[in-house]
Formats: sequence, C-alpha cells, structure tokens
Amino acid sequence: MPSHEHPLPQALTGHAGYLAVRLGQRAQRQFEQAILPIGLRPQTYDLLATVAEHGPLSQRDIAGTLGIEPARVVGMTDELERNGFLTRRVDPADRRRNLIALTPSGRRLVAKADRIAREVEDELLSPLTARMREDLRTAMRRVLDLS
Amino acid sequence: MPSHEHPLPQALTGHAGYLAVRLGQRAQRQFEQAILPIGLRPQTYDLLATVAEHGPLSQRDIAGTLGIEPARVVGMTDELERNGFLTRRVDPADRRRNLIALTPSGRRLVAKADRIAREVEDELLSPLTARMREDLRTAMRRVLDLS
DNA sequence: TATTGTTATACTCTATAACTATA
DNA sequence: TATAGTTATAGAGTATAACAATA
Repeated sequence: MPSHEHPLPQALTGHAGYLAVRLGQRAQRQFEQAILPIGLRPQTYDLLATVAEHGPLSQRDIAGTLGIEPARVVGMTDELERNGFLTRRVDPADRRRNLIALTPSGRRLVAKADRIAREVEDELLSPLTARMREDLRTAMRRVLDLS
Repeated sequence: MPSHEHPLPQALTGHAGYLAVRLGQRAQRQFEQAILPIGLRPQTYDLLATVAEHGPLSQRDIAGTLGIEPARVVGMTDELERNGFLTRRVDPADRRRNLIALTPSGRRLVAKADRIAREVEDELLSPLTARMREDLRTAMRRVLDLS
C-alpha cells in the first residue's frame, strides 16, 4: 500500500477555470448515467429541452441557441426522430428549413428527463446550502452572460 | 437576416450542472489559447503544476493526484521531457517507478504559465466582484470535496 | 501475484469541407 | 449569390487491454 495521496496543487484548486472543468466533467458524467436508461444523452436532452421551451424551431435555430455546429444537430435529430420523440417537417414559408417539433411521446420524455435533471442537480450540490446553490448558479450565469 | 436569437431554455440555465459544463468549456478554451504560445496545453500545465508543488513524483502519483489514467501521463511526460521541461529518472528505492522532476527550464515555464493562468482567470471572472469570485471558487471546491 | 510504466488498439467526438436544394 | 440541411472525411482525444520489467 504505497503512494500517500497528494492533494491537487493550489495553482489548480485556486482557479475557477480549473474547478469549472472538473465540476462540468462530474456533472456531465452523472447526468449521462442518469438519463441513459430513458434513451437520452446530455446532448439530445439539451436539444429536446430547447424545442420544448421555444416551440417548433429550425435545426439552425437549435444550433444557434445551444452554441453548437448545425452539422451536429443533424445526427441528434436523426436519433430523436427515429425514436419517435420529435418530427421534422418542411417549413412552408421557407422550404429549405426543417421545423422540429416534439411528439406527445417526446413531451413525456422531456418531463421525465427534467425530473431526473433536478434529482442529479440536487445530489451534485448536496454539500451546499440552498443559498449557496442559488449564488453559485447566479455567479456562473453572470460569467456566461446568460439570463 | 432571419432567425431571432432564442435564449437557452431555463431547464438548462437553471442547473449548475449545465452551467459548469459551459463554463468549463470556455475556461479550457481560453486558457488553451493563452498558453499555447509558450508550448503548453492545459493538460501538460496541470502535470507541471503538480510536480512543481509536490516535488519529484512517480507517474502513477501524478495520475492519482490529477484523477486521470496513468497511461495518459506517459504521452504528456514524453512531450515535456522532449522539450526539456522535466526529467525521468528511475527511483532507486523501487526500480519500477520513474521519478519525474522539473528542470530549471521547466520551473521557469511553470512560473510563466502561473502568471498566464491568473490573467485568464481574472479576465474570465471580470463580471464578478472580488467577493463573488471567492465565493464561486469556495462553492465549487466544496462540491468537489477539495481543500 | 501485484504494480509501474509502456504500447497498441479501437472507439468516440468533433471540426471541416463539399454537396443539394431552396431562396 | 447566400442559406439550410446533409454527408463524408479526417483528426484529436480517450479508454482499454495486453505486455515487459520489477517488486
């Protein structure tokens, strides 16, 4: 039983940048484990949640909202359409665009995934008081210039 | 000029998990751009900072401290050794182990990278007060069970 | 037998650039 | 000429397991 454990250097733990990377990795992994059983991955959940909140959207709008490449939306939309959670239909006003809309099954799935997301969040932040949790979210939103 | 911008759904911006993923991505990208000119990547900086703080370490100890796979340390150590920033020498007490130590050049590089890391951190958190920055770091350390 | 470091492999992810169809 | 969506490709990054040397 060798190797005393060495703590992370203060050069790393002293920076929010490093801490955010580690926290993001943990959150992503935990959420992924939790929603895999209902047939979603974090990315596809993000897409469904976006369509659930903003109504029918083009794939380009989805990409713009989530800050990802339009080409990445294609595969995610394929997967969700194949599983019956959303529909593609051509926008009559601009036939280049696909309007993405949730099916009833997709709406039920989002509701379920929302519950799971809240549970994972609650477990992740369990060391913090309610006030600290809200302050943490507020600070990160401010840095990211959101809300 | 179509597409009004749609904001991120509250299902995402309301969760620290999602915000941490986004913040981690941004921090990682900005830090990467900033240290590339001095021949480092975030990963190799983490390794150097660990050795700088804890003195000579085996590759396994480095992996354990950073929470990564020992196999990943091999390539990073190769790269840093090739560039003259650290040395591998066999541990006389256990000839399976390599003791990784910084060279004078490596020590200078870490000092430079530390300065850059502080600058990037300062820029990243510029929307926050000093108090909010410290609270943010404290909250993330607590969630990650560090320090 | 177990552990350290190494290597090789395969796999995922992503970025990019063509290509089509529509505008 | 520009845009939305699609496809294909290549590249980076990562995880995994097998292996050699040493304990």
